[in-house]
Amino acid sequence: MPERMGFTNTNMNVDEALQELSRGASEIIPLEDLKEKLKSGRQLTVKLGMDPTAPDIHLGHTVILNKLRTFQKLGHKVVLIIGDFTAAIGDPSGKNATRPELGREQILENAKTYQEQAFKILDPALTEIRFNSEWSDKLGAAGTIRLASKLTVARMLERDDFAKRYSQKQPIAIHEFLYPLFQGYDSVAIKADVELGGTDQKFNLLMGRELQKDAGLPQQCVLMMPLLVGLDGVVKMSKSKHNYIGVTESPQEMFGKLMSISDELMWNYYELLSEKTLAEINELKAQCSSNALNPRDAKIALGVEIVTRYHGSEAAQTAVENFKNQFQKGALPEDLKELTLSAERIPNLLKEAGLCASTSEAMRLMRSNSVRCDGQLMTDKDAPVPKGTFVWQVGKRRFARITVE
RNA sequence: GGAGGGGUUCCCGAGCGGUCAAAGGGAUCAGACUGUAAAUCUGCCGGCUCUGCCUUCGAAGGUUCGAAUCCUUCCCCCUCCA
Repeated sequence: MPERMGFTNTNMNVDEALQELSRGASEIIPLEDLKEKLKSGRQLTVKLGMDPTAPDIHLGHTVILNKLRTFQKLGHKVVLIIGDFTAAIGDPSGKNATRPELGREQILENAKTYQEQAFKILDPALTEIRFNSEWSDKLGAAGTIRLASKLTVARMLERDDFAKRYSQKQPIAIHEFLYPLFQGYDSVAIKADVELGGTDQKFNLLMGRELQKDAGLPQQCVLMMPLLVGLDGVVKMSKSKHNYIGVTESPQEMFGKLMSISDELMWNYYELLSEKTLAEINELKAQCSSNALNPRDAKIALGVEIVTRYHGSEAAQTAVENFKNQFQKGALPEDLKELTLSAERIPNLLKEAGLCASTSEAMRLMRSNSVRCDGQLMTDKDAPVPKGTFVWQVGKRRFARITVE
């Protein structure tokens, strides 16, 4: 078999590999083709594109990164494409087409951060990083026109986002049509065998197949992973929606956020994030519905698993202990902010300490019995600020130990 | 190029000369209940030196004692015709 260099084939046979790769995937197009590719024994080139705009990797991204990792475990090569060229367009998936223009430096920095975070999951030895300006810049206007001629407007409007926006009379800029084309062209440039993406990327992923065919290349397979829903349980996890858990967040933070998700959502997270088998997960589910297990404890187990993955088991255990102390026994949080401030009035103190966004908010919260100083309710906005060191608390989650001079 | 519709506070959306910091819904936040779950109920929901003051209704001007509401110009979006 040719091209076996660096290809650390395990004893796993093709069917087992395929099964492993299919786990959790929402769709593989075409499945047969992937099987053939695996059978060839060749080291496959697996592509993932990323935007250099948001360098904060969260659990939503890890669903796909974990899958890439599986490919690597089977000896395949991952090519991460930093979309420095396409960033100028902005992925139309979001409603807001307007994005700040990124400078070269900013892009490189974001790429570096992305890389650091992605390597918490990926194996650097089997990962190659490429920037798509490398080949897209060369296309020039003529090449772009040639590329644009590959697709009709009607076809483009079939894309879900466009169809939706068009029917809702939302604006669509012409350049947004170019995004899928350039993304697809990346697949031609690196001769991708497989491309991964979320289900919302279907159109773009398939574009790669079409353009490869047009270029006389073997077509890539497309593997789509379901989108992880954010903490709110409604829309997909994303930085802009503030409903995410970043992989670099502290163990305490991560654990706390996982505990705050709804029970229903927990099962979704189990399926997409946990390494437990489907059978094990179903068993847990059954135990919860028969009251043999408190769903809360199933959630703790999930939290421990995830925190362990990014911070180690010791940190995870500490996170659980702290959590229990704080919320089940009412103790103070471990990572209490310590500040020394001087303020004339309580609302100003709270604002200065970052416990409230504004003095107006502070006053409102005081009025609604949400502010405590050393456990004592503070409701009078005009009361003098107690001198000395006290633990101030706003709501259940915001704490600070403030020394007032 | 022509005709029509539209841009309101985080989002949707009412208001169309004073009683408007602006109805209603959603989100967030907080209180009760809890498992920092869900559901439910309640409150809050621009800022400040807070019984008052300041800034906001695409932008800039203007009319008026007084404008989110009227006029002018400009910017942006949508639909139809070409």
